[in-house]
Amino acid sequence: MSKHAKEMEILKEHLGKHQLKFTRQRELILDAFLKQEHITAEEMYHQLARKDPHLGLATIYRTLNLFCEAGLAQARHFGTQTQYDNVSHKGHHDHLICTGCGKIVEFENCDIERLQEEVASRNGFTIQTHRLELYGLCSRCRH
Amino acid sequence: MSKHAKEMEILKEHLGKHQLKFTRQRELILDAFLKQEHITAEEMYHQLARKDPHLGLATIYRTLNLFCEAGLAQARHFGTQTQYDNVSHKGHHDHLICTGCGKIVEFENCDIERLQEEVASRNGFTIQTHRLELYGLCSRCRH
DNA sequence: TTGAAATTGATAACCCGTCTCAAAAAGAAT
DNA sequence: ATTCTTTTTGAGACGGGTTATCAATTTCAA
Repeated sequence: MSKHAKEMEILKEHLGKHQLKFTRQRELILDAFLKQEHITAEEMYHQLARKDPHLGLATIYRTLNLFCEAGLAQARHFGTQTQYDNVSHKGHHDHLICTGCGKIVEFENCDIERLQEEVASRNGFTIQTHRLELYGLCSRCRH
Repeated sequence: MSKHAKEMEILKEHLGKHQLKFTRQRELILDAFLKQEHITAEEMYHQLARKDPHLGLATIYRTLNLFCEAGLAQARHFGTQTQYDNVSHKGHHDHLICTGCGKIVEFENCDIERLQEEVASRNGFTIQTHRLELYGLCSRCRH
């Protein structure tokens, strides 16, 4: 039995609800995906290149998008590529980024997160994750 | 004299520092850019199609990227396109993004912005701009 | 005015991601 | 197990957005 039983169950439930089929490829890709915090389709393609049923790039894209619909993954456009984030992975933090020297300070703020939930539910959304980046000048660069 | 004198000055300073030249095209593009809150290269291309020195799409891309380096713009990858945000524009808005169907809802929340300021000043930062994206499922995709 | 260096515009090239379609696999009903 | 319908797969074609190429033009310092 896989160590990703819970997520596998979520996937199977989603498949059942949408007349989709459980395949060896989807199982393989989910296993590989859940080992990462985030990954691109291209990276996963190389990672799984030598697995038993050979996985086509199209299948990887399709499957990662399927995971997004099932709520297991989250697509994030980063530079030119799309990052697929593992939603089950917690420990999220936000960033203060100095535009002068590039310094990055991590922070967490519960009040902000609570307000985010409010905004989301007011719009009918259920938040899976978020990205908050504050850009500015640190005390040193301001002078 | 242009009404965007301050930004024009920032641009000229950046150009000077990097041995770049001030051209009619850069001036035109900056003027058009500053009138918007955010814009894509393609949109700007159509907007400026009939201006006096005809502007090539490549020039628009190059110039908007230049503005990013000068700190006047901020690139944001949105779906397949890149949005160039006007950093000087206040009343910044944030985004709720559905990971299922890609729907995007814009919102503004002063309380969140105030808390951001607090976090920043506690860390000695002066915020220039920020990016807040909430990812989740909209009401339709949740079912 | 001159000349070196940067810029421009047209378009080719590029990259990422999606679409197409015939062959294979899944899964329900025999 | 066998059949049959439906979905999935993989290879490659395709498409949209962005960047690279390069000859002609413009900038600007000397």
